[in-house]
Amino acid sequence: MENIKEDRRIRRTKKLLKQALAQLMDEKDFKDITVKDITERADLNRGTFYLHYTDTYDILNKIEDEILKNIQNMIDQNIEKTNASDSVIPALKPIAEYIMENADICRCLINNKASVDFIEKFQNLIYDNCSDIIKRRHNVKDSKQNEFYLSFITLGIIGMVKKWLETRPMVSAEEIVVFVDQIMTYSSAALK
Amino acid sequence: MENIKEDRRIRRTKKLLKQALAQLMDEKDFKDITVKDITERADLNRGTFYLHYTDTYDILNKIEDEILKNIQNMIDQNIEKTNASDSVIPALKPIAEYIMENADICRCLINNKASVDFIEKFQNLIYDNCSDIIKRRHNVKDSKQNEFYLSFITLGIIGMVKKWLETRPMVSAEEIVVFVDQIMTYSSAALK
DNA sequence: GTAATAATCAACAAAATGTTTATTATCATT
DNA sequence: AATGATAATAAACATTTTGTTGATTATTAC
Repeated sequence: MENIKEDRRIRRTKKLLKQALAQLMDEKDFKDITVKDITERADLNRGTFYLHYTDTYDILNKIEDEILKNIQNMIDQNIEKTNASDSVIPALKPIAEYIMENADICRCLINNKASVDFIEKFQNLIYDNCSDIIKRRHNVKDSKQNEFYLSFITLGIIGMVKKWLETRPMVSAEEIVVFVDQIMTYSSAALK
Repeated sequence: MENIKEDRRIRRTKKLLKQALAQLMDEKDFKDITVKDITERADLNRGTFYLHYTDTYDILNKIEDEILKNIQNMIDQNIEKTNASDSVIPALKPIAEYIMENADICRCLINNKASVDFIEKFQNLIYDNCSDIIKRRHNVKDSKQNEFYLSFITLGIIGMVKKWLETRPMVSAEEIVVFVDQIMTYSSAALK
């Protein structure tokens, strides 16, 4: 899958560039961030950026994908637990915990005015991991209704996560997951 | 509020620029669209663009705001009807109809990878117009739960609208609104 | 018909983009 | 420690985009 191990210099450079971008995104709109901004902040040559990324949107996407890959791994590690249970809580809890641990960068990405990509990818991740459970729980007749329901639920959850990331001090992962489960359970009654 | 009436030349220019942008957004990512692209497509001088907008993000925002202003007007015109009823259907139906009529541009804005602004603004609009009704229907105790619930619902609705805009042929406005109402009604039980 | 002003054209400086070449620094490996 | 591979640098470059300017033409409202 991935190259046995990247050269230490490459790891260092990519890390510095990503850190620099994350910093800058806290300071201004993504659209106003240039390659020069990033490399200056990272204290690297501008040309070095182009050795690893094509443009600012490319590095942003890589950051997003990394976060989502980590979340997917969390889920995969708990897949047995999830299948054993009939609740979505075991599936959602590790995600919530990971988001809690990486709240700063997640808040940054979810609020980022540059791209709906992250939200869309996140929604797809939730869909891919929850739709089976939901479908199993409610043997839905009308597939059209089911599709709308899943779109509603999956983006709705992101709405909650977004609100959650704004709470100070942050509501616990446990608490938010229980509430997500509640709201999913009740709203699914609309399918009957 | 607005200047009695804009010069006909200005109206024409703005319209051409907006049309050109809408066309281009169907063809490529917003981030790759330049001022030159827009003015060339509109067959106008590049300098003319800067007489009306500061940059590509500015004109995009203006288009978004116009759509949302129209939706808000639809709602305001039916405010009495909405207050009389205790359902959200009268509030949502004119919105759904307007979206249906302007499906192309709405699909463009809601899927636009350049900006989460539209979705955020749209969510706020739904919130502003529905939160009172929801709060009235369910006298919620825990305000924290209530906030999460509203974030869930308002973005969830947008998820459905997004899915709805992808249906071919498009599901009727009537149908989608009834389903939104259903799902809102049932999911609100999670607040009890 | 006239005064006001929008749009055009051409030119411009400044900034950002993306690429290239030669050079230096660091790496993994033995 | 020495070595071959390669990442990062520095400097330069053409190209594109950005905003702005001033003079001119065309259209508008009245």
